[in-house]
Amino acid sequence: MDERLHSLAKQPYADKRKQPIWSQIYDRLRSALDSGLLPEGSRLPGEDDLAHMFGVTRVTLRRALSLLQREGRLVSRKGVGVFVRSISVRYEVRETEAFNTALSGAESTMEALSLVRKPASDGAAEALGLEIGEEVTEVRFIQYSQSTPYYLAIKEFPVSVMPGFALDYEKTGSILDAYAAAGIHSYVRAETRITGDFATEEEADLLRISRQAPVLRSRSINQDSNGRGIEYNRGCWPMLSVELVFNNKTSGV
Amino acid sequence: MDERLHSLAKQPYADKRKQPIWSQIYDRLRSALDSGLLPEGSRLPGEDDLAHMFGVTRVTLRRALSLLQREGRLVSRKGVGVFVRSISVRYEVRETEAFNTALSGAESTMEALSLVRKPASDGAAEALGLEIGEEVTEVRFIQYSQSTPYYLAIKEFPVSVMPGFALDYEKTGSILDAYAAAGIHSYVRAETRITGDFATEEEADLLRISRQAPVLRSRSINQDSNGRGIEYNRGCWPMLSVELVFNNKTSGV
DNA sequence: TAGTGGTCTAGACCACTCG
DNA sequence: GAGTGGTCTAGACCACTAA
Repeated sequence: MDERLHSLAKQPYADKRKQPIWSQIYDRLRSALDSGLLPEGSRLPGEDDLAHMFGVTRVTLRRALSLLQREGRLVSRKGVGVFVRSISVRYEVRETEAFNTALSGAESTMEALSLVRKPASDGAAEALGLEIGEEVTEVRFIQYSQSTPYYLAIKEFPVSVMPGFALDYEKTGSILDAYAAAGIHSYVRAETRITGDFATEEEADLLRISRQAPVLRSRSINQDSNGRGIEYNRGCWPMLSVELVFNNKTSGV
Repeated sequence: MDERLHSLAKQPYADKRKQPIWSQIYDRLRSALDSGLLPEGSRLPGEDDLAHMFGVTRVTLRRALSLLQREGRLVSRKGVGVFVRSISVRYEVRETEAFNTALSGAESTMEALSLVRKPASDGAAEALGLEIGEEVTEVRFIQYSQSTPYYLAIKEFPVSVMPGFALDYEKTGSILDAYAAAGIHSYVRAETRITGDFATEEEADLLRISRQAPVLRSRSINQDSNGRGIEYNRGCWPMLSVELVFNNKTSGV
C-alpha cells in the first residue's frame, strides 16, 4: 500500500493559482483516508519521506497534515509518528432522552477517571443553587467507542442531595442506580448549553486529538421531579465526531 | 497606540522550550485585542512591520495571526490588510423560545439575502415529510449585530402548506406574520440538531471570518400544532460567538 | 505602481521516543 | 544513537487591492 500512496503523491499538481499545493495534498491525503488506503490506527510515513514523495518541502506538507490534525483525522505523537485517528461516524447524542449517554447503535464504554469530594465549582453552584463552599461529589468520565475516546465529562452531584453518591456509584457503577439509592427515581434534563471552543492541552491528550483542535462543549443541569438541582455536567467532544439531537415532544406552543 | 504595540512586541521572550515564540506572540496580540489596544475594526500594521517589531520572520508571525483568524478575532483581506473583527460577547440563542432569533440584550438585524421557489432540499424533504420534487419557498438570511454578521440561515417553507409565503413575507418582513397569514398561529420547534464543522468559502465570506474557521451548525424543524412540518432551517454561526441554550420546562420524566 | 497578504523553498536546530 | 515531529530563519515569487 506504500506503492499506492506513492502513485497518489506523484500525480502532477493542478495550476497552483487555482488551488494551493498544500490544499491539493490535503485532498489527496483525505481521499487516502476515506478510501481506507491509510487504515485507522496506521502510521503514516515520516514527514521527510512524505515531503519527498509529494515533491514539496516539509513546511508545505505539514500545512496539509495540520489541517487533517485539526479535523481530528490524524494525530501526531512527537518522536513517534503521525497516526490515523478513527473518526468513522458522527455519533448522535440525544440530549432529551432518559440518559444523556444514549448512543445510536454503537457499543461504547464509559470509564470513570476520578471521583473526589470537593467544594462545588462556580458553574455548578450557580446552576444547582448551592451555597458558597457547599460540597459536591465530582466524577470525571471518559467515553470510548471502539477504543477511541470521543467524550469527556465532569459531573458534580451535591452532597446535600446525594450524601452516599460515591459509595453507591462505586458499588454499582451506574449513575442511575446512585440516583435511585438517594430516592430519586425520575429526573429531567432541565437545561443544556452548547458552545464551541478549542481543546485544552489536557483535553487534547485525553481525547487523542491535536492541540488547538475545535471541540463542542455542553453544560447541562439535571433536576429531580421537584425541580431540585441534582447534577451539573460539563462535557466535551471532538467537534467533527458528534451530532447533538434535541427533541420537543410537546405539541402546541 | 502604535507605540504601545511596539513596547508589547519588544519585551523579551520566555524560554522557547517552555512555550514556542509563535504562541507567545499569540498571547501578546490577544491581550492587545482584549485590552482594546487594537480596537474593533482597526487595521493591524503590515505583516512585514509586525514581524520586524516582534523580531521574528513573517512565517512565525503568521502562525500567531492564523490562530487568531481561526478564532474569528482577526480577518485578513488579501491586498488590503489584517483587521480586528468584533466578537465582543457570546450571544445566547434560546432554541426553545417562541422564536429562534431571540437574542439576549443585543440589537440585531435580520436581512434576507434571497427568496426563491424551488424543489425541496433532501434534508428538508425528509425532515418535513415532503414528496420527491415538492416545492418550497427558500429564504436565505444573514443576521448582524452591530454591523457584524454572526448568523447565516437557509429556511425552507413548503408551498403546499404556505402557498402565499413569498408575498406575505415580502409584504410584512416577518416570518411570524407569514405563518399567521397561512392560518398558523402556534408552532413548536420539534427538533434541533447541532454539529460542528468548518466554514465553506461562501460562509466565510458572508460571515467575514477566515476560511477554515470552525462554525456551529444547526438543523431544525418547526411543526404546527397538528404536528405538520412547516419549516426546515439550516443555520451557521462562527464557533466562538454563540452559546445555544436549550430548556425543558416539563417536570418529571 | 506600490503595498498587501498567500504561498513556497532549502536549509537548520531542537526535544522527544524508542531500541 | 537514530529517527521522529516541532520550531524557526531568510529569503523569494505571486495575486490581489487601492490610489
